[in-house]
Amino acid sequence: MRLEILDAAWEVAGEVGIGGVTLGAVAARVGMQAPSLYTHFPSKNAIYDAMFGQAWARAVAAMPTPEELPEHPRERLRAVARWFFDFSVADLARFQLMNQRAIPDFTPSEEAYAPSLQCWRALVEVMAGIGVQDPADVDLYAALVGGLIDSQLANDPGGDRYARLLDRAVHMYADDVGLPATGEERP
Amino acid sequence: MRLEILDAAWEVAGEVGIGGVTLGAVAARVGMQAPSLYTHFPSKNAIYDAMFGQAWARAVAAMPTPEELPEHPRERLRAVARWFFDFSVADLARFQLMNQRAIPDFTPSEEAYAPSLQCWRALVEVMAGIGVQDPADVDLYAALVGGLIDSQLANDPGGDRYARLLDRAVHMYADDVGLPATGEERP
DNA sequence: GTCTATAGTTTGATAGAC
DNA sequence: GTCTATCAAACTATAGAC
Repeated sequence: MRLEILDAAWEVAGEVGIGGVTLGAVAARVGMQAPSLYTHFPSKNAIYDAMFGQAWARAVAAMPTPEELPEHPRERLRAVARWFFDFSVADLARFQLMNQRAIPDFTPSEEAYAPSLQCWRALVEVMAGIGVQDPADVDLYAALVGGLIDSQLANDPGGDRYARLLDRAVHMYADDVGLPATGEERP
Repeated sequence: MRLEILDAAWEVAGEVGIGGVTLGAVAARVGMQAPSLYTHFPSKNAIYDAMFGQAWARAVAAMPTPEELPEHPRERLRAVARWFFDFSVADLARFQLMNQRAIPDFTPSEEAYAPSLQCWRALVEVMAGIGVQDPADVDLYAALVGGLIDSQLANDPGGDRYARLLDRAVHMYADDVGLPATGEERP
């Protein structure tokens, strides 16, 4: 039942924006009255909290495993970037909840924040596996991909103006951190 | 009087977030009652619209002129990036209004949008002046800088975790588009 | 668990006196 | 131009019947 409510909440968020979600709209979508939601969630922010945790948990679940990723460092990097780009661009409301401070007075609980950290650690691990150890390098990579996602959502929603730049951005980054070019062996 | 109201609105936005601005809070700050604001603005969204235009107009006004920028292409690029980074990071609420879809049901009017276009055209001109002509190159540059700004505001507000990466990011980009190196090599 | 009823608040906006 | 008074609506949340 909690899951049905959350599904409804995502649908509402997709239509009116993450900040436009109201208990009435969510309840109506599951065939309830608004107060009935309080049987399942103690507050509206608790719903946001569950959504936040769910979003990052889904990211973790959908993230390609090391075995699924290409062997070559650049291809590996590119696959991770492409996956996160597609995942993020697929749902603006979700992206805003996950990565922007869209809801005033909402701070994710430690429990909901856990999968977010898990996702970050998985990224750090992948990058360490191809020789990118410096935390600053990981930060730059994440900011680069995040910037493309942001631009895509804000300036060309539904298009591919920035999606087309992703592969090139990854190569630019790979050159900078000194990853071997495709076809070359690792140093 | 309109300007005083807008100043107050920026103050409120700085404290409660751009989405948390209420007419009551704005009015109180200028020593008015909420309905009195309707003498100066026809609606709340009209205030947002004026703020949007004001924010971009200030960006245009604060943007360094071509004469103020360094001669060398890389330094020129770096100066522009640093300027926009500092300008954006200085005010989260302003950045959210300018660059994110933070207010549902708000779309900037054509008039308010004009200085935004002006700012973009100025960037295009600067980049054309150093030989970066391809629109895709400009998009990548803007997304790169924007990603660092976003990350700074979202993940390390008040810090410099991503500000420290800016110069390096510019060099990475400059290498990619083939700008000549400065006399001094980066580490 | 879900409902009705309702409290209590906040909000954007309007009308009309001064 | 500013005020008071007020509207109409929306919202979160609680209480208590069934």
